[in-house]
Amino acid sequence: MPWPSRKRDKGAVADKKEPDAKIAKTENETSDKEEEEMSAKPPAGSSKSGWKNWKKKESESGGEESKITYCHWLLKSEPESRLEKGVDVKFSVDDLKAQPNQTTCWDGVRNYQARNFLRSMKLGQQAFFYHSNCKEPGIVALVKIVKEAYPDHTQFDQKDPHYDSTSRKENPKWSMVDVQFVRMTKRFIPLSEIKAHHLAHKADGGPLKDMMLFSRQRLSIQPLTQEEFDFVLSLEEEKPH
DNA sequence: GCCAACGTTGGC
DNA sequence: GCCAACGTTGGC
Repeated sequence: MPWPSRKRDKGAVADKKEPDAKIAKTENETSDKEEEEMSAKPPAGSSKSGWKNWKKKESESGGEESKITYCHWLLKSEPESRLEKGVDVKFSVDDLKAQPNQTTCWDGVRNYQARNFLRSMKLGQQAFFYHSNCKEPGIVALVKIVKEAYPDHTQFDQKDPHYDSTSRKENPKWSMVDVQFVRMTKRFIPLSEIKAHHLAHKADGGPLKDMMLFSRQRLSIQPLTQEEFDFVLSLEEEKPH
């Protein structure tokens, strides 16, 4: 599994907590500045300016480069049991479907870049549910964001494998969103197949040429452009390879 | 601020 | 289970 250590317990209370979420938002706004720096590590092998441009692209809207607007996501989760500090972090799509409302909070993200993506997610946006660290890695389902970023309570829980002793209640470092199951993809879309398209597209300029699954392989929360999302989704109509 | 050591992710 | 590809930490 990724960082998201799905909790089998609570099924996330979508909505209801409006005040909390608001407070979190304003707090995050200010805390963002300081933490942004440490999170802003250039990808290995890329220049500083390249990274700056990338960051710029993300915040701007309008202009040449801003076709890079992300409105879809890929969320990794581990469908097979694995112990992290004595706690099983397994969370498969079946586990998601078994939650009340088929909804869960996406807690346990402890990576700044992933966190920043979490915080930019908007209500109603769709995401791929991806099985990682397992026999058959790949996309199994569609989910949607049903609650925007709010503080991840597991950072304050000493018994949680993702407890963070450096985080303050007044200024939480880590956020989570709530996601709800939408549907299974019409078929399993294996990583191997997505990768094959990615390689082909690098040569011919197709839609998956820059897909983050391959350029930032370890990121558990990844954005997709509309084009990337549409192309990957179109694969479910094809025959398996 | 550089960079080596270390830790983690995750495909294979 | 191996190990490549990173992200983080800490010495200097």
